[in-house]
Amino acid sequence: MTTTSPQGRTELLRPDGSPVRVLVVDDEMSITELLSMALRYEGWQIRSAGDGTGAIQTARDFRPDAVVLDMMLPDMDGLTVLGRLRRELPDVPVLFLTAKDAVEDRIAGLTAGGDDYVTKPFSLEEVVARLRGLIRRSGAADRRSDSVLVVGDLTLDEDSHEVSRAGDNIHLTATEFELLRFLMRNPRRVLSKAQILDRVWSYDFGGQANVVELYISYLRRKIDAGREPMIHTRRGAGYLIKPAAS
Amino acid sequence: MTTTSPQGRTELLRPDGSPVRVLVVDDEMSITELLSMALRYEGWQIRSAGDGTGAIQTARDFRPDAVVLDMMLPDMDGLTVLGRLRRELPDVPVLFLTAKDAVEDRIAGLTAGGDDYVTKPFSLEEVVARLRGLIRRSGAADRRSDSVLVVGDLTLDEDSHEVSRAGDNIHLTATEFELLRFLMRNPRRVLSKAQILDRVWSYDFGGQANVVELYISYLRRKIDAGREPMIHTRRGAGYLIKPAAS
DNA sequence: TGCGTTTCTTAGGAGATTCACAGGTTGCGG
DNA sequence: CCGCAACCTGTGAATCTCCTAAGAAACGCA
Repeated sequence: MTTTSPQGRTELLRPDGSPVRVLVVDDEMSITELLSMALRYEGWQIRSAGDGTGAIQTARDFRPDAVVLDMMLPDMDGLTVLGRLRRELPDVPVLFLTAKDAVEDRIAGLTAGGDDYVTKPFSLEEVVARLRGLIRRSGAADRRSDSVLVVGDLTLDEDSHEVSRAGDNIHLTATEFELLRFLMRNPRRVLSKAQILDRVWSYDFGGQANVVELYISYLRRKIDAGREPMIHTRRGAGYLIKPAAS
Repeated sequence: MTTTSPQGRTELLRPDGSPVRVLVVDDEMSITELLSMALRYEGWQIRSAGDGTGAIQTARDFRPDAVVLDMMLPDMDGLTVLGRLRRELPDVPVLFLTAKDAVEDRIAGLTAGGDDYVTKPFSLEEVVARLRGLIRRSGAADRRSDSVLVVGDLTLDEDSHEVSRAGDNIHLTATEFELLRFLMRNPRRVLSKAQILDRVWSYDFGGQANVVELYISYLRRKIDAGREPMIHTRRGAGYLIKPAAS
């Protein structure tokens, strides 16, 4: 089931109308904090754990609809945690967090069962999107909730990563795609450069804030080129996207 | 829930009808005083603390709906305070106060969870607006409260920063926008130049008092031009806005 | 490894915004 | 009707914000 808040944000809900429950497992407090904040903001109910033992225990009585699991935990191997989790919650989808250089194929094998993973350092947009996808496909939330964002004649498919405006297919790079997704998930709302940076770029990004301007410029070239503009600048405030009509 | 006071001000209330509670944390007494006064004027219940320890304690039994938190506290790091606050009050939104130059490094990730920040020196109007936004989106106040101010045929949307009169879109600069918001939040009420200066300009503004006249003039040109005027001068007292009809 | 793609930094410039200054206008008390 | 105080607004300069070109660095893939 989905519901639309007064602000226009679409929220995932379970079939019985209660909020989706997510368990976050990571030993770095700053990461669990960051993730908890971001996921709570999605309207989900969050519980976190700092090690494998805690994860199993929490899973037992929290009964989450999805788990975010760091593969590098202090007390036990990621695969062990996964196995025990599976014994508690056979069908719960898991989003793995792995270091960039971690063994790719081992993870790849794990995700065959419908799970997914992101590499550290991640962007919150990416984690949230992957998680939404997992929950949607697991059937914990209503199946009808679909993965296509639409603003005016602009369309973005979160599953296929296809973007089109007025029927024309548009190729976007990964970063452009995430930026556009963030904008489109908040149509008609001014988003500050800080918000965009926090959400779309990795949490360890230390660069210049004008990458946002740069990518907005790229997006405009691709989706607004020669058309009625949909991306607007609010000088001193941020950017927003809205249908070209109004 | 929102309710309209006899003066015509719209107040944010919690679902049970009690006033919104805000905790202000800053080590400079002058700042907490300034903020407390301004926020009480909004009809909110305010408690303040001068350091991290006090903040945690106060949060524990005051149970605020939002927190204003200076990132520079004498006894502990801002992020530490945040972490402990979150343990007490997992869902409470936080408005961070930061120095202008600290924005780049320290702010990373702060807005990710729906929190927000303003840089010192701030304008009260900005703090109040951000706080209202946070509270509105957190769901502590009734969701029906929306972000659109209406006075007569004049409309101001705090989310999209759009302003229109009788259907015509009007472009305002950041300062013009804040001034108009302040006027529209206090319709039919005379606001003195001093009040306006205190609210809309940063607390350290050292310029000439006639910037207010200047900006009122700008606003008139944009929203009253060729129409029934809505902005009126009360000689020797201040300015007020009201529907053109009456 | 090598090549095309993507990401990000730097830097210059265009234009918008803010504000001071100053001269003009209006309203009001005497 | 005068004069003063309060208010209005044109002008222009300093500043700030944003846009984008160009190129370096990192990445991904064959």
